[in-house]
Amino acid sequence: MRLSRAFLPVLKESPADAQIVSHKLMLRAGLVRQTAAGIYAWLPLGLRVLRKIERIVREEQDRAGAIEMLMPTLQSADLWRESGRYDAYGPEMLRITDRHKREMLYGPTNEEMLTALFRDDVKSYRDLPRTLYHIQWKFRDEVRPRFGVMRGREFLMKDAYSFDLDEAGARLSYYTQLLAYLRTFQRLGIRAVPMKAASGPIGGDLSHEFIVLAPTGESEVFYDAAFEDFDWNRADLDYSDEAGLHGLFDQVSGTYAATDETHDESRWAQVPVNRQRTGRGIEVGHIFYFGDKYSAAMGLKVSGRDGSPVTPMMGSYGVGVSRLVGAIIEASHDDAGIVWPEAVAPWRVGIVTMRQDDQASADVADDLYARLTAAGVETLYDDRDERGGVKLGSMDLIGLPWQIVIGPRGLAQGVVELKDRRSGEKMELSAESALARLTA
RNA sequence: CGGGGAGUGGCGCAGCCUGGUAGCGCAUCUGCUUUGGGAGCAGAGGGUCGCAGGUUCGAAUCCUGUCUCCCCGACCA
Repeated sequence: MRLSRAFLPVLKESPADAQIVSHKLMLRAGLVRQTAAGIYAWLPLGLRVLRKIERIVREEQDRAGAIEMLMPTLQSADLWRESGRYDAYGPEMLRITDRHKREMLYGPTNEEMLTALFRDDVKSYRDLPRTLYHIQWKFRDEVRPRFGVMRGREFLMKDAYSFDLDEAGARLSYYTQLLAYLRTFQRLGIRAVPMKAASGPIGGDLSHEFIVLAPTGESEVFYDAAFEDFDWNRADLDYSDEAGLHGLFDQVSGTYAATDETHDESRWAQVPVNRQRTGRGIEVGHIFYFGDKYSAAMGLKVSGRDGSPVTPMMGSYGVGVSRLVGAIIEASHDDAGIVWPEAVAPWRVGIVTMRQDDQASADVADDLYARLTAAGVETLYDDRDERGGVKLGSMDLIGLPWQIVIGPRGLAQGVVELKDRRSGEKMELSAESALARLTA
């Protein structure tokens, strides 16, 4: 992308409405614009990041055997009356009446809808287990939206739902998603620690929140540093390996991690002091098992092996995709701006010409841009006729992992500058070497 | 939902108390000079002062109502 043709508005000052760093940076770097309280338009840069996250989430869901579909944002109130949640949900649910006076709602989640869909078409134990998911916009009419996209009213969420014949099967589905989540967050380049959540409606040990560590997090967290060393992508862990999945769950359960809500001082005291980590965190995912809560209420039954009706046991698994954009920035930024992990960066490389009016600089930049792009390296080329300092400032703000700075001074020596945004490390090397490094 | 605050050009703000028809910085546009970390000078464009009523010769300013946004708390992916 040539910046001279992009829609990438960058602000020098933060709008007064933004309080926390990710919100300020998202506005300044041109990721989003607020259009109403807790509702945002995603500008091109923000959308690229959102899509990157979405793709990783999708790939890991697919790898874990979940099946993608897409359910609508609008739902009928009758569906929610079946589960009893239409009245229970309260004012957080955005209720809408259509022209025929039918009561509708903008979905805050999809348990009812998928349970109904499943009920209508699945009749046999042979069709279980299944885990289905979609990535869709949701709406929760928060009384007080804040923190930009991290606590918006409209948000993009991946939500998966598992259906199993019995609790043992449901546990395995849960473990599978647990692993998928650990892998997803690892790939996103952030540290998200699974924490046992306050027991949900069913209770038991099957509910975890995934918390990204960031100083501005909403809740206080305590965890064993061992979590920092686990490699969830290790080769010996496979979704088809039941014993391995049980082992994974035991490993996660056996390593201390809790939010202030579930913190247990006596168990905490057993964590070696040198491994005790405390901080603040942002919830970016939540998984839980809820048994037959919806299947029973909504009459979902399949024929069991012996012909008798069986009520499937369910779980649901959410990832706050749009919230992750903010959470990642909270966890990864510096005074100059955003520092994107490579996996989610809107572009991998940014090319800056210090003097676009210098023909030699422009030629080298044009050539590098063309060759990087041809090699499949996503590149943003700041070819604007702006002062070098302005362009470098924008590039730092936008936070692409690599910057190539090209100017007459360096070219006189036959070099360009390659800068690592995260470390700030700069090296001077030939344009060819820079290209080789970035396409290696 | 309780408590607090704010709506003035794209962004950040002043003006309001003490009514007299709108100003500053940044950004934008033009010209000249500049050019390796957010340039300088000169000039220009851009605002029904959230909206609706009221008071007044006259309202950004005073009064009433209303909408919106933000902060603290309770609540939440």
